[in-house]
Amino acid sequence: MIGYQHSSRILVAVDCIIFGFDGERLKLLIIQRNFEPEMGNWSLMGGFLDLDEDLHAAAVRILYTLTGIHNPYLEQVHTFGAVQRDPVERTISVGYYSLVNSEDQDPVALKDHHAVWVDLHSRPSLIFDHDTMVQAALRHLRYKAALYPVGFELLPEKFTVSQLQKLYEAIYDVKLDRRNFSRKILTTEILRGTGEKDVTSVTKKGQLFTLNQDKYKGYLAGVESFLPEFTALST
Amino acid sequence: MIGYQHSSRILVAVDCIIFGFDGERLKLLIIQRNFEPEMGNWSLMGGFLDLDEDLHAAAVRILYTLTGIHNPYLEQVHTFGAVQRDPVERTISVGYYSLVNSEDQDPVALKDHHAVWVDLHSRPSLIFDHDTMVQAALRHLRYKAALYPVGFELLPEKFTVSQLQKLYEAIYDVKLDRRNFSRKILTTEILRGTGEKDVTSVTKKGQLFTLNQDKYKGYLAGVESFLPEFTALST
DNA sequence: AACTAATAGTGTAAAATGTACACAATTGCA
DNA sequence: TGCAATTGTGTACATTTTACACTATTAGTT
Repeated sequence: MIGYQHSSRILVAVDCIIFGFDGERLKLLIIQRNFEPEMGNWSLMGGFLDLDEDLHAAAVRILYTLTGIHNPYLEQVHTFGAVQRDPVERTISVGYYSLVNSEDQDPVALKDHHAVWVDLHSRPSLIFDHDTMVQAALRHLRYKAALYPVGFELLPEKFTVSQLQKLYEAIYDVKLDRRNFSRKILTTEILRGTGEKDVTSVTKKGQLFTLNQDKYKGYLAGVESFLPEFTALST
Repeated sequence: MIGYQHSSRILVAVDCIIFGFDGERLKLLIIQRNFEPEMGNWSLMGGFLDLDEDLHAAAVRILYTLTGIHNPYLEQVHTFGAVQRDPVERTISVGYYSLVNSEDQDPVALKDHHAVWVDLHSRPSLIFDHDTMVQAALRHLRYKAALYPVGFELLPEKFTVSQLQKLYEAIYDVKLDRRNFSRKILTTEILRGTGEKDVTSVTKKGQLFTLNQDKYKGYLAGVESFLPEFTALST
C-alpha cells in the first residue's frame, strides 16, 4: 500500500450547528435520529467526510442535504476528538456553525430528516458531545459578532434597525439602548437605507435597510486593525 | 466489522505552531524534514493521531517529543481538510498553537529533530499548507490577546512591564506608548509587583512582576462579559 | 376629527476612557 | 559630576460611551 505506514485511519465526521432567528430569540435546528445508536434522541445534523471531498465541502453538502440551502454562511468552530465521544467507533468531529434565514429553507428536506427548530436556550439535551459543540459555536458567534458586523444572514434581506437590535440582544442576551444602538450602527455606514417602510410594523413604521456590501466587506477585510492603542486588557 | 458502514477512514494529523519570544520579536519553531516527501525542507512539527488517543493529548505528545515540555500552553486553531493538501495520502490536519518559554526547552530533543527557531516574520517557506496554518495561528493569537491577558507563557516567570510591552508590540506589530501601556496593565491588577529589580537592565532597573493568578484566572473566566454596550461595530 | 398607545428618529449633557505629552527619578558609565 | 537611557508618575485634551429628553409617525379608538 502506498501512503504513510504504521498510522491509524480514523472516521472524520462533520456536525453542523445551525442557528436561526425568529425575530425574538435564537433558534437551533436539530434532528431526531431515526437510526441507532441513540435512535429517537435529538442530535445535530452530521455526516462523514468522504475521501475525495474537501472538509468545507462536506459541511456544505451536509447543510444542503438537510435544508436545501445552496450558499450558506458556514464557519468552522472546533474539532472534537475525545476517544470515547462516539460509542460506536472512534470518530473525530469537526463542528461548523451556520446562520440561516428561515425564508431560504426547503421544508420538504427538513421534514425528511425529522428536523425541528427549537429555542436555543431551552433546547432538549443532545446526544454525544453535541451540547458542548453548541456552546462552543455560540461562544464563537459572540466573539465574531463583537468584532465584525455578523449576523445579517439571520435576517431578511431588508430589515429595520430595531430588528437588527433584537438580533444582537438575542445573541448576547442583553438589553441595549435603542437610540445608542441606532446611532452606532448607522454611523458605521454598513447599512444602506432603502427609503421603504416596514409594513409589518403596527405603529410608526421604521425604515428598511439593506447591507452596504462595499462597507461591509471593508469591515471584514480590516481584520487585524482593531487595536487602536492597547485594547487588550481594558474591560 | 462493527462500526459505521460505508464510510471512509482518513489519516488525522496534528501539526503544532510553536511560538516563542526573544525579547524583541516573535519566533517560530520549525523542523527540517529528514524523511520523504519534501525531505530537507522546512515544516511544522507534526504527527498522526492514534486510535486510542484524545486529540488534545496527541498535540501534547507531539510538542513534548520535540521540546521536552510537559505542561504546555496549547490551543486548537483550525482543522485543515483540503483533499490535496498532503500529496502522499488524504490527510486532514488539526493545527494547535503553543506559546513556549525558551527556558523550559530540552536542547537535546530539539537537536534530535533538526529543529530551529526562526524569526516569525522572515521565516522560510514551509511545506504543504503549513504557511497557512502559521497565519491562522497568529490571527488566533491576536484575537485572543486582544480580549484576554495572554502571552505570559512567552515570558520568564518574573518580567518587567517593558518586557510585556515589547511582547505585545511584537504580537500586533505596533508601537505602544510606554506610559499609557504601563498604566493600563497595572490598573487591571493582574500583575503583582515583586519588589525586585531587573538586574539585566543597563540603566534604571524596572520592577519585576509576576502574574497575580487570582485576578488572571478571573479574567479568563469572565469570557462572555466583554460587551458593555454594543462594542461590536465600533472601530 | 381628536385622542391615545406604541414605536421611530434626533439631540445632548455628563461620565468614562483613550491619547499625547511633560517632567522628575534611577542607574551605569565617561 | 555630567550624560544617556530608561522607569515612574502626572495631567490636559480629545474621543467615546452612556443615559436620558424630546419630537414624529402611524393605526386604532372615541
